[in-house]
Amino acid sequence: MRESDSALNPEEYMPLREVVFLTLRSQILRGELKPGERLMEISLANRLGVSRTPIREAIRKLEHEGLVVMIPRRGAHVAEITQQELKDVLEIRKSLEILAVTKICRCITDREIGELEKAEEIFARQVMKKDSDPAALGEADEQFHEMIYNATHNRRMIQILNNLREQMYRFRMEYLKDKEVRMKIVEEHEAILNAIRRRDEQEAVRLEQEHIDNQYRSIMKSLEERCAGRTGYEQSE
Amino acid sequence: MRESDSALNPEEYMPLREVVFLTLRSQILRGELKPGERLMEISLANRLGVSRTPIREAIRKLEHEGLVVMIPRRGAHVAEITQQELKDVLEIRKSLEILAVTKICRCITDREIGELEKAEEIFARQVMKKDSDPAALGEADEQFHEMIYNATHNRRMIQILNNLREQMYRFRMEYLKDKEVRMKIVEEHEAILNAIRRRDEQEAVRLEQEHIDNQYRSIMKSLEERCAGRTGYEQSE
DNA sequence: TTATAATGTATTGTATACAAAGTCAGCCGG
DNA sequence: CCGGCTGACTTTGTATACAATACATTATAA
Repeated sequence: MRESDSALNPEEYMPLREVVFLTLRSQILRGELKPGERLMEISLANRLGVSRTPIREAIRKLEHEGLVVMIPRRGAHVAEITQQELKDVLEIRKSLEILAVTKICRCITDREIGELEKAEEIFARQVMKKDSDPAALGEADEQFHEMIYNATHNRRMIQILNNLREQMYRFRMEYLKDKEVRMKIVEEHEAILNAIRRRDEQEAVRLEQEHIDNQYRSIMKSLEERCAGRTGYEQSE
Repeated sequence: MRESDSALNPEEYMPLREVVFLTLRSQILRGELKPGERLMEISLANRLGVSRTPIREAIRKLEHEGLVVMIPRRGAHVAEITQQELKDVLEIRKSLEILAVTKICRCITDREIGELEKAEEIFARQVMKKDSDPAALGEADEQFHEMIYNATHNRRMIQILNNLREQMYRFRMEYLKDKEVRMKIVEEHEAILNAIRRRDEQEAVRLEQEHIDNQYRSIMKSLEERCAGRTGYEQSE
């Protein structure tokens, strides 16, 4: 049964709960499991070929990530996300990313700048590709930001920021489709990178702020478009 | 077996995992379970009179809270916390509490200010009491800050800030013993409250910043005192 | 005496069984 | 025709059994 796992871990040991967790998480973020959809233990267990135990433990983790909501004795369902919550998340992210960028300008090493440049380059190349997979694009974007987070050397900040970004992955696919948006992101990344390279705190902060504000607008726009067709994200419960 | 639970929930239903989670969490924060101590499922299950299943699920939650560290196939142990991590946590808290205070100055209602005053008064009275229980004192302090968080109406921020504060509860008991420190905290709370009342953003932010910086110093002082006697918090793993 | 191998025990990882509660459809009475 | 009740079915909550791994101890050989 260990052999039939969706090929995820080539070498090292990973508990089933972790595999299940990553699988479900990915499915939620990719929209394969839709907001509000019920997560039933037995059917998940059958589908993934494991018993209920690892499923339950994975759900506990998803619950804490905020991707799943539990109602006692009534089971788990994929968390809905309201516009207000999105706004809340971005408000916090703005504050923390500013902190990160400020910190980085003071203490980033040349080696780390090199890595950042590399990540940015990969992202830019992905954008330029004609028919780039939105998932790959998203991952490249993720990499760039993760590099910034890592350079702070504040593990908890890294963890919190990753979690906050994660909340938005479900929408990223949508607005990353727009060619103009993607180009703009590349520009912004480069500008931020430049400011960091020059250790220009003020400018880096300003740009980062703008970057988040733009992201907010992009998401809201794509949300409105989606809502125009069909509602489903505007009420919390 | 449900009846023998450490009387926690008088009325509403709560899954065992939640009871176990709260119990263990409290024991970690109070220092009854010491950093580095192993958490063995069977002995915990026996001690709390439940089976391993709810214990395991509670541990998953503690793991995500950062109070417990898991090593696959080798079990869970209470998280150590290094000086660096404490610094990291406070760095984030400073940034977010500043955001909270700023936000509050703009949108707090008179009613909420009233509640904040009440919470502050309760805390001040606790401090003045001759032999006040440090736990009660800590809780009153917690209440005051939670009021501030709540006034932001940003649920995720409330959750994150509570979690970050939680990380420090293990040390709070120590430094709250010092009468001078406690008096100073009351003063600072009142000053912050006043600034908020006047909607003076700049001043409120400045005071909040100072409040956190002082907290940092207090904790570091009490940590150094502790380390002078016996080491145990300075290495990460 | 020391290093290494073997073996037994303790502990976690996973699966399954049983209990309790919730949901829903169909039936009966008003 | 509508509303409440009953009972089967679903689903979660909890306990336990079994498997696999890691750790410690002891014995054996160099």
